[in-house]
Amino acid sequence: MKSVNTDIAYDHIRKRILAGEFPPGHPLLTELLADEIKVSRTPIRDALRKLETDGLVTIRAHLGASVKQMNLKEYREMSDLRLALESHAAGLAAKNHTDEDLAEMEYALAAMRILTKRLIAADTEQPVLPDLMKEDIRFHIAIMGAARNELMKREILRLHLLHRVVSGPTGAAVHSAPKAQNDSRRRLVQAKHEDIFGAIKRGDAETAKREMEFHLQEMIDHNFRMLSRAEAGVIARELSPEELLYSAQH
Amino acid sequence: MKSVNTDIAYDHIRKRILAGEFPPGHPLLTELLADEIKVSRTPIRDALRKLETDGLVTIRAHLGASVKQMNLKEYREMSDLRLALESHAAGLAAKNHTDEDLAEMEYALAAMRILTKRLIAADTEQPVLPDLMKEDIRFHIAIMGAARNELMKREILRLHLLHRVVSGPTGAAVHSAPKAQNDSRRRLVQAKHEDIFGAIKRGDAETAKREMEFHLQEMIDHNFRMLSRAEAGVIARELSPEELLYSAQH
DNA sequence: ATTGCCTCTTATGTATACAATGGTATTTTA
DNA sequence: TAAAATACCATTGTATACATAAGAGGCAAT
Repeated sequence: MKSVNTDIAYDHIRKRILAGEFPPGHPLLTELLADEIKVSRTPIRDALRKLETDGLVTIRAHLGASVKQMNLKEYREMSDLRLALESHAAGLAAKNHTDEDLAEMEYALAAMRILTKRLIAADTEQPVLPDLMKEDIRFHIAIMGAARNELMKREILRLHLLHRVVSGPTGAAVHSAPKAQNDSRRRLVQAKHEDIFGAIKRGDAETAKREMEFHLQEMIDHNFRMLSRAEAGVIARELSPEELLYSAQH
Repeated sequence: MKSVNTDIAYDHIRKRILAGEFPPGHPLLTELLADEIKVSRTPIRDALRKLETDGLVTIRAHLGASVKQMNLKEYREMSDLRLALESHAAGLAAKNHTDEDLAEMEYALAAMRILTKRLIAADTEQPVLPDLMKEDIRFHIAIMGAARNELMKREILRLHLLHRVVSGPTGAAVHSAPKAQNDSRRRLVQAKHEDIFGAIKRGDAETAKREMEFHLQEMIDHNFRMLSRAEAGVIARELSPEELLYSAQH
């Protein structure tokens, strides 16, 4: 199958969105993109529809396409969706994993252990942080693979990317927290990962699922606090009731 | 917003797919559809991409679009996805439901109680069956609504429709089972629904979730047996190993 | 000054002509 | 005759010209 302009356009636009060059809400003009990618508007439109499939782009008739933007409510819903799927996947992984899966998890886990230690010891966090995040994702992906459900894996990966895009520019807010707090969080994350891995390894689906639920809930709560704080600065605390409601649930 | 040809085409094609007029695997030729709907190929192509979003249509470059077709593996994966989401939703419903939600569930539950009794008493099942299925779906939809997560609700509804389409023509196979067996299954379904409702009503998220899991797993196993039996007749038992694997897991 | 209307601009929606591809049928060759 | 190469055709992919809607900006009236 020869490459098709639609796919070229799709990859191009997708890459720019994921790189943060097109932030949430950014309008995606067909003609502009057509000029940039050197194809006509038709494959651009096709590509935008495909990106809509991924949830990365919103298209409204006559109003055009723009990079997906979420309010706190939608963000909460998306996170909860991810929690449901990923914890279920952890349960499946405990039942269906192979030795290769375990090796992959163990590798990511060991890498994170080292990186976390180094990060906590270091004064400046910047250079190690991306690596740590990469290994974190590797661990989660390994679990999804071990669950032996391609459809579910794709869906979770889709949500991961979507999460990255919509919380992209605000994601930097993490750095603003006091170091001691970040450190204790990181220790907790590492410990949870070890617990989850242990449960999966010994085939304990119930525990794997429950531990993953706790782990993600903790992460979601944390991100949510960051996001609502960041938004509050801009939107004059309009969304605080939701924030409180959400925190109250746990 | 004035209606747009793309939407007209989308509704038209979607309706025909859901009505079973375009069975799984049926090719969707852009020119043919364009003539039928009296628009050009462009909005047809847009509509097909939207339907791809819904998972109802498969598009391959240069090979065109066709109604989604699944093998047993994909069907199992989809079912498992639905199980994860819908049981999670049941748990949320136990926490977030309003009185209106409970009333809606209770209504569907009562209707099903009556219809099930009538169905078991009757010799010929045909006329009551669609009503029973409708109330069954109403019950499930009420739970999704009570979960207060629009994104999750949409996703589950999407999977419901997809399920209906891909198991559509084979769905008729249910009628071929002996009546006594169908009757006992129906009593079980009714009982499970009552249990789920009870758990949701008293705010017992854990139980609601677990009961929903059991309920759906039972339904999935049943559908799966039907489907693999039906496919076996056509594809000369090629897929039996998968069938066995799946049955062995529970 | 503000409101409402009207025009005008800009970008999307649609149709259609043309290009390119994958599959099929046909022909050629061993 | 069977297998491989090839030519053909149906259908999708792409470009482009035109139609149409949404929103902006100016103008007039109050």
